[in-house]
Amino acid sequence: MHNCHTHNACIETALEAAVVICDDGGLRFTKLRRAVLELVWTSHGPIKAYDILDQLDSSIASVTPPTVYRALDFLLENGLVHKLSSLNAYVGCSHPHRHHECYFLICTGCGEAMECCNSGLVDAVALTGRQNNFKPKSITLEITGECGDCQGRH
Amino acid sequence: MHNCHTHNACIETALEAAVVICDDGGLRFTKLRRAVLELVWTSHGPIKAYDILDQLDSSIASVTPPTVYRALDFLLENGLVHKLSSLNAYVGCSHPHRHHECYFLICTGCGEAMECCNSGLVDAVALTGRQNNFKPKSITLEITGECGDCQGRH
DNA sequence: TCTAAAATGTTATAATATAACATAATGAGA
DNA sequence: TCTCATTATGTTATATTATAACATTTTAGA
Repeated sequence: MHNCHTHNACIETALEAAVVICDDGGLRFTKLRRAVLELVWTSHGPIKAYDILDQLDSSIASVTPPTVYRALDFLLENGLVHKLSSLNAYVGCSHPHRHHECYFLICTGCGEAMECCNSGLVDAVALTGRQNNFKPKSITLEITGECGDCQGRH
Repeated sequence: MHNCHTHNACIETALEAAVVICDDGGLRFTKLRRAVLELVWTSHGPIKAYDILDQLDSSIASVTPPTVYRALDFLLENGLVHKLSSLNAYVGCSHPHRHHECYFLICTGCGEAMECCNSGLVDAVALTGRQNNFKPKSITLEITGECGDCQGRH
């Protein structure tokens, strides 16, 4: 599903965006946080916390769960990564500067998750909120299925 | 958020519906499965697997995790309950006879989850699938926020 | 009744996440 | 520059969620 032939470029772009966002927001983009974000982006698909832990360079930080979860919390809070609840896994946000509501197409074939922003969907959610006198705060929308590439591979 | 003044009636209705569905499908609605479904329905909000475990009558089944997870798996597979991934919790399906795509409004105030079926939302998901050449199989859509009742309580 | 399949029992452990408290690094104001 | 409050990280332990693997029991149909 992924279409970046030079994934290194994606990673670099994401890290640079993170630097800008943290600078602008007075946030500290520490070595650890950078390392975790880089691992998230280096993974082509959603990555699990304990896989990040396994891959974390011990010269950067203590390789224990709180280390990773704290870094992930920071990245989540500041819109740099998303958590996919249905997988207990994490993905980099592909447009962190404009972190509006988005959703994910998760392919069971290749394991990748495509981040989408479709105003139709978001509008439908907002409408449903109004109809039910419900005030939405956060949305988890994860669509599991098969991407185009994987449908062809049967 | 919930509007059933006689929640006992909800529970009874749900259990009766389950009997019909299982009979029709040649499925075995055992004592254990019935007990677990009843506990799910008895809880006003989404309930966690280990809370079910705590409440499970030891005269009905062995009070161990596999017991509960197997029963939940059965109920999930047959559309009698839903799992809310964002909470790791379970709720009874309120229209198990017509188990189409639905979604949840989860109130952070009262902890309840309202099950909704809005064709607009489902259509928007289908459309987004087509636009991305993606074949959806299952949808996780959980909207967290505040229900009308709880908005008033400030 | 016999038997295969389904359900449940049982024990252990995997996978995911947080609590609680200690130490270190940072940066803003004196 | 020094101080010190804040933020970040280290460390240990444990809570929470879920499954593996194999044994036994129950069930429905031949």
